[in-house]
Amino acid sequence: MARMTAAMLADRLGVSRSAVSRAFTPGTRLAPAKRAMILEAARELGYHPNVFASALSTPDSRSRSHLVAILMGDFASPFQSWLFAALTRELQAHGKLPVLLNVDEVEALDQAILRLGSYQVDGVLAVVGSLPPSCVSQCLTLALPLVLLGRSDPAGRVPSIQTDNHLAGRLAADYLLRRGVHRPGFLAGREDGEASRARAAGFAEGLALAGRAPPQWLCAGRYSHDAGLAFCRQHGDTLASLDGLFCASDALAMGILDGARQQPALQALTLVGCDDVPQAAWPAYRLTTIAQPVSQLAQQAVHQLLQHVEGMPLATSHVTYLPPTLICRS
Amino acid sequence: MARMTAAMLADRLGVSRSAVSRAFTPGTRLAPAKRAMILEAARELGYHPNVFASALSTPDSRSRSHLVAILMGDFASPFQSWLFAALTRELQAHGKLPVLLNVDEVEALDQAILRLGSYQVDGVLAVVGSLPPSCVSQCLTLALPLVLLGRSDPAGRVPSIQTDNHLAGRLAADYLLRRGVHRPGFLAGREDGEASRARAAGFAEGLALAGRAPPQWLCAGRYSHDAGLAFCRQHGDTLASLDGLFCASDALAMGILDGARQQPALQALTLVGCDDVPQAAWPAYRLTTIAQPVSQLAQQAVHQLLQHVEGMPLATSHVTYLPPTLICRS
DNA sequence: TTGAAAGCGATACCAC
DNA sequence: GTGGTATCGCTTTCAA
Repeated sequence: MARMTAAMLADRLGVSRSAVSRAFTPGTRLAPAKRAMILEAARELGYHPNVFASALSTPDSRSRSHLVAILMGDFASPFQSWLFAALTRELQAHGKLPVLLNVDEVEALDQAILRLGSYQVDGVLAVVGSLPPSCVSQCLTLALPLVLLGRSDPAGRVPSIQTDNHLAGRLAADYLLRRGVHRPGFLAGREDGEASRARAAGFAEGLALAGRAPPQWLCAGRYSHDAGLAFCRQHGDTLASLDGLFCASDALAMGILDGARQQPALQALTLVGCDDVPQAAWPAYRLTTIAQPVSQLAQQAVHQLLQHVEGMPLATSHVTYLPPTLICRS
Repeated sequence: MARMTAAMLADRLGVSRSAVSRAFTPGTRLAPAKRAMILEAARELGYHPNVFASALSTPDSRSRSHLVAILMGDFASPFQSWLFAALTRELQAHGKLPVLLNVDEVEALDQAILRLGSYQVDGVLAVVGSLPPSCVSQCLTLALPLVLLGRSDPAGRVPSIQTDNHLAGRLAADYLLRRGVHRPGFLAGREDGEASRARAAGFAEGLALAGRAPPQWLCAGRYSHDAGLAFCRQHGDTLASLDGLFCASDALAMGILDGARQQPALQALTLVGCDDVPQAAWPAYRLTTIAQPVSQLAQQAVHQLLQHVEGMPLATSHVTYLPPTLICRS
């Protein structure tokens, strides 16, 4: 059974193809009765205008594919998955259809973006830990509106939405100081991670403002639970010399917590995570953490992208920082 | 800067539009040198054939949109998210682009599927707990190939890929019996859940084969960690009368475990989960569980869907069961 | 091997 | 209001 077309429907109903087209375009002049009749028949027969054909006939203005690509770097990260879900909800609420590019390996990124050139996506949201500048260039030459989440473009060519990670570090420092911590440490995810760096800076600043020495800087290599657990097992003695630790992610903190259970010397370690993923609230962890404003991040990102798509000259071409909040569970 | 078209490229190079088209279509007759020249120039100038225009010109055969929709019911479920990620990887490996329909509310499902009529997706993968038969009908009338994951169509109209949940129940029963459990219970997710029911049946059968009485049947209402925790708090006394419990999901089991930590009467309860999500392996839980074969589920689902898309008369129109395995962590 | 021309499904600009 | 018609970007006969 072939798909129904406007022409077929028009013939069936004895009206013109133009009438059918107009019936589906609000704000066009068409006899109300006729419109109702066509719409009704369309529903019965399962006719829907072909979005791509229509996008083809009107390359400019509002008639786009309504496809928005999401570049996802790491589905294993609970936080990124969570943000992903929020983004898709937000896109759908705006009548867009999210298409996913799952790019585990950075090398695959260029390839993947090239494919986007073939699909006339309205825009791209990038939720990837590291995005080579070449990818940004590609989107630019393909004339693809691009918005970055959780990281910024060093060259400042595209807008970016982020949690105010510096503030997150400050909040963590304040909390640990209130808890009477004297020998604080910071556990980074990726050494070159933009988020890790900003959190570390804010953390150090918070300590400095209280007249304290800089924290001990540690690095787990990745942001995952596994990485935290492995770090805890390999560097238990280092951790034992601390009484407070701010981790660059909740997963990392939970890994540390799991590892610490088996090491008596680490029972007194006061932990703070970052993200506030659902698992952090589970009784096994009850992790105090710095919550990222996930909904707002998603809303802002989609909002700015769609502004850009609509041709708005993206007033806020730069980085938008959204404030995190302390979630105290101890 | 407007997007480059085949005609523009042809003019730039002084060749015909046909030549450009042929250059991108393997197996067409075109002077090798000319083809190379065109391909090279295209790469330089960032030209890519418009997939939708090409799909438009060839409604039949291989020239499809290469879009495959994934219907997701519950992103909060760690297992479903995990399966989702596997599906997207598999689709991409086959040159398809996953588009996501996030349908939190069942009411939104019909609406969402209607939108798919406008986007000429090649097919649909449904990863939803409950799918009203009307949705299946809709896909059928829209001529959309559909494959169900984790649940089947009562009417048997579309293929379905599932873990052999009956076997999962058997494995859980065998394990608990080996552990010397005498008063086993089964904790369902949703009461009417197909998966819960099959697992319960297999579980009861396994016990019966060993000459044991049926397990106590319990129901948490949902499959989430929260539901398990709440159940444990409200029905601690019921659980205290058991010495073994098979939970319909890992999340549920972890919720029970978290609740049990605070109830001395539940320390002796032997738990078995189902799914083997990554968190089940974390030291805080070390949950013995029945692993679902996620990769194989994804592979089979995509394979069968694409067969169907390619016009194959879907030989295996019915339910495909893939075997689960026991992951023993105690 | 190659170019010209006819669609594919839908929209918008035309006169009527 | 309404129905023809050119057009969007591309593939594909069909001649040359």
